[in-house]
Amino acid sequence: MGRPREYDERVASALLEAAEHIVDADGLDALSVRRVANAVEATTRAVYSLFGSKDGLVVALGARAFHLLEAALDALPTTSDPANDLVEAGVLVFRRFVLDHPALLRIGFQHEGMSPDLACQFRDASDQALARLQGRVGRLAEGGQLGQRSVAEALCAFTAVCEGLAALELRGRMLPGSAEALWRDTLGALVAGWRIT
Amino acid sequence: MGRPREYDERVASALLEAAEHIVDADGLDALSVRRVANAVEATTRAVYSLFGSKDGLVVALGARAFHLLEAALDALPTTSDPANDLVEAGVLVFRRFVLDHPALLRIGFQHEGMSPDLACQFRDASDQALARLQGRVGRLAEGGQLGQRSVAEALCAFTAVCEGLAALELRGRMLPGSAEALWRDTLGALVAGWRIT
DNA sequence: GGAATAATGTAACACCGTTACGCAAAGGTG
DNA sequence: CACCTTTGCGTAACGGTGTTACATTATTCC
Repeated sequence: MGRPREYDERVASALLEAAEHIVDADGLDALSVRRVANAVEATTRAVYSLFGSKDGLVVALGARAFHLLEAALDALPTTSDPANDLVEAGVLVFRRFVLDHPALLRIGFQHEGMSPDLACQFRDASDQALARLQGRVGRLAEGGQLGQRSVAEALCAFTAVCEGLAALELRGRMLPGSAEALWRDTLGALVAGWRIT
Repeated sequence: MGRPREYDERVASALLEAAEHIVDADGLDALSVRRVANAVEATTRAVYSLFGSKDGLVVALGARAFHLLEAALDALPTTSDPANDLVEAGVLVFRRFVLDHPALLRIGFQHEGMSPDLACQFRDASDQALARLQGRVGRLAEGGQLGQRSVAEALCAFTAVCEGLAALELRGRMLPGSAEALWRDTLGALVAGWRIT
């Protein structure tokens, strides 16, 4: 009953895509409800009907970040070398994600312009993506390559290093040609350091 | 000649302190020219006379971050163990700085709510602080503990790991009691991994 | 054909950063 | 002392923001 919905999930994903594009191009400050609505030829009502508020749209962007990561991790095959598998998850999945979606790193990981309780709203998506990485760290633990560390501790450290490398590269603080090598070298040194305790 | 200045550098540092406090308490979005001016019983003119714009005030906060880091690095003594000296620079200087001044990490390092050209305005301060760290990495290189890596590459990796650990801890993603241990373990594993190439 | 219901478009509100304008307070000059 | 110049300060306005109350539209049920 009532007036039929005009703004469906197709409009929602169009708004998300437009929002990500705006943040990539002009920064998060340039993301306004009016602008993202105009970008898809809709009114601001579309945003408020689909996401409730500007914060709701930002939360959806954060969740999107982890859904993309989860899918990419599932698509990356594993080998008989768990140490290298973990490093490649960082280089081929996380680094590629960051380069393709810098705005989603700033929103989903750095929580830019977000209150802590807002970030909690996509924590489930974050935990699911982290579970994929945890699997790879667990295989390292099974091989006795984690020393006295727990899987949780190693996972925490690995994600921290990935995020730090991502932040540096996005700020242009790596030599352009050797960025991938620095990722591989740094993650490799970390897991090598784990092996010898 | 002309009317004497009423807003001197004492007001400037009071504004900076108030601004940092506002960002710590309510986030960067809550930082407005009117609010920071009211916090020190001044008008918005004070901010525009001393810093030119809100961006100018944010740039001054970013520079302050690196000045504090530089002073703290100079104050930390070195021992005969360059590997441990570097790890302690991360744990006792960078981690303490981040816990004491979370707003300055978000501004000076993560460049939150900032255009790239704005961030360039405190790059000199950043480079000077980085030079202190470079000295410690250089002592590691002299001891042959860097493998084939250059000092610049190792410095880049070290700062990335510190920044990633800081981001995780500020988001409350570390177990409260074992955060310092995780910093020390992760930075230690990194330099240990460097040693064995 | 109304009546009820739900979604949409619009206009207003309070806030923001910024700036043009008028005023205030000093020194130089007669 | 009176006047002018110069400089800094306070205020009010402008266009922008997120949000919401209200009127309008479009559907289904009776």
